Order: sequence, then structure tokens, then C-alpha cells
Amino acid sequence: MSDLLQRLRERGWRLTAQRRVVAEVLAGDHIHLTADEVHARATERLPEISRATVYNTLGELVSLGELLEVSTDHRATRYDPNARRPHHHLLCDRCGTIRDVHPTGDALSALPESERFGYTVSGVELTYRGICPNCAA
Amino acid sequence: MSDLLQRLRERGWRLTAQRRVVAEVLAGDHIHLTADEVHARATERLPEISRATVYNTLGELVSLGELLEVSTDHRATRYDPNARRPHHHLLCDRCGTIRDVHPTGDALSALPESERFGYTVSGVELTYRGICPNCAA
DNA sequence: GCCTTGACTTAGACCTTGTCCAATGTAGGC
DNA sequence: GCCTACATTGGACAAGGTCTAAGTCAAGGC
Repeated sequence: MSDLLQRLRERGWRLTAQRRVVAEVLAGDHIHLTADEVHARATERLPEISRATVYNTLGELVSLGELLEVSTDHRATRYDPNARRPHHHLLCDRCGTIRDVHPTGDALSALPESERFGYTVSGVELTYRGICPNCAA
Repeated sequence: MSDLLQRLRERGWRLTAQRRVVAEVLAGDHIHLTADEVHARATERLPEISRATVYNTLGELVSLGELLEVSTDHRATRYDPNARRPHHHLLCDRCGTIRDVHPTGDALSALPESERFGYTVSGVELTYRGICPNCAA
């Protein structure tokens, strides 16, 4: 995580307590929090942090490529700190839990030229859906 | 389209003018309207139709498996009437236009057992992203 | 064809998620 | 330690979506 802060500082980020706390909250694997969840956890460490700052910081981290926006359900956007390692998602349809997964093969090349309709295709997202072991029990 | 209405009637759907109009608005290929767009087009044919009814009807059609929810951008949910034919989506990052596409191969089998974390995997969604020919010009 | 009834529709209040802005605070260069 | 540009704040605002109470009507039974 400190490497994240390091990278950000190198890019001219001003290091404030608020930004540090948001970065800390997002540390870890298989973390996919909504903005409000990030705000709630950040508030535990820094009670006066505002919602607007959380949204600003998340947005900046996304532009910098440090964070990935994930909109798997049809509700709040979630943020995935594992942006530097390409991966896809496995989602529980019942409880909404998300895991990062690494399928084999290359989904991009599975789209033939005839199915590209003249688009310049730059990326692909896979979302697997199912029921997690917890919910199945 | 009348087969859709037929199927719905067989399932005990009460056939109202409002539901008929929503079904009509959604007829066609590569149709991916938001709820408000559906409402706007429905209003042209049936001025007194309410937003709540459009939402209700769309929700029911989704539960019945006649309609697919697509949340490609991080804004309004779109509805895809092509639910009975499995397909995926190609999305223009600039203007948001969506095309239905059919990649080769089977994305489901690309997820090895070791990457399933005990989930019962039932489906997969692919979303290709790029720039459409219109926006590229 | 008319009645009845429960399902359907309506308008509008309300909720959640997210954005914007003017005023205030502060990190970091000097 | 001061200065200034950048960051933060709280609250208003907007879009998308849900809920509810009251009124309406499709369709089955007569």
C-alpha cells in the first residue's frame, strides 16, 4: 500500500490525511467496496472526512489507473484496488460477494472481425455469475 | 412480438394496453433502451402511461426471462429484448452505443475449477469495449 | 352482456447514488 | 514560518429508481 502512496506522490499527488485513509481502506485482495462503504470505513479512522472527498479521491484513483470501477449489480458502483493485475470477476447472485478470477484463454481474440461492426475494440470484461458456497449451504 | 404477448398470456399475464405498448416499444434487434427511453416512446402511443408502470413491466419481463438487464456504463440500466438468444455486448466507450455480438468459444469453460472458489457457476457475461466507427471518424 | 374481484395503473412522495459549488483549510515549496 | 495553489467540506442539487394509497379495469362466472 505504501508503494501506492509512493507512486502517487511521484505523480505530484498532494498527500493529505483523507487520501491516505481512503488508500488504506482499499488495501487488500478481493476488496470490492462501494463508495459509501469506503466512506463508512474511512470515517472510523477520520471522523470528519466528507462524502465528496471520498468520491473525488476514488475518481482520481480511477483516472490514475490505480483503481477499477466495477458495476456488476445494477446498484452502486464498486471499486477494485487490484487494477494493476488484469483479472475478471465471479459474482454471487444471491449475496453479491465478488471474487477476482483469472480465466484461461484470451476473450478479446474470441471476437471475430465480422462481429466487430467496425469498432476499434480495446478491452473486454468477463463477469461470471453463480452461487457462492456460503449461500449454497 | 405477438408470440411474446402470447407467451405472457399463457403465463397468466393480464393483458393491458400499457403492457402491450411496452412490449411493442422493445421489439427489434440491437435495441438497448433505458427505462426512461422506454417510457418516452411508450408515451407517444399511450400518453397517460406512468413511469411506475414502465418500471413494473420491465421488472416483470426480466423475471420472466423475456428481457435482459444490461448495465454497461455506470449510469442507467438498459433493457435488451434479445434475451432468448444467448449473446454478449460490444460497447462504444464514447457514445455508449451497444451492439449484440457472438464471440467464438465458450467463456464458461475458460474458468478452471481452481478459480471457482466453490461457487456454482451458472453464467457469464462478456462486455467488449471500444470506439464505434461513428465516433472514430 | 353485466358483475365482481383481484390484479393493474397512477401520481407523487421518497430513497439512493452521485455531482457540483462556494467557502474554508492545508501541504509543500520557498 | 509564509504563501499559494490545491484539497476538503457541507449542503444543495440531479438522475435513476422504488414505494404506496387510491382509483381503474381485464377477464372469468353468471
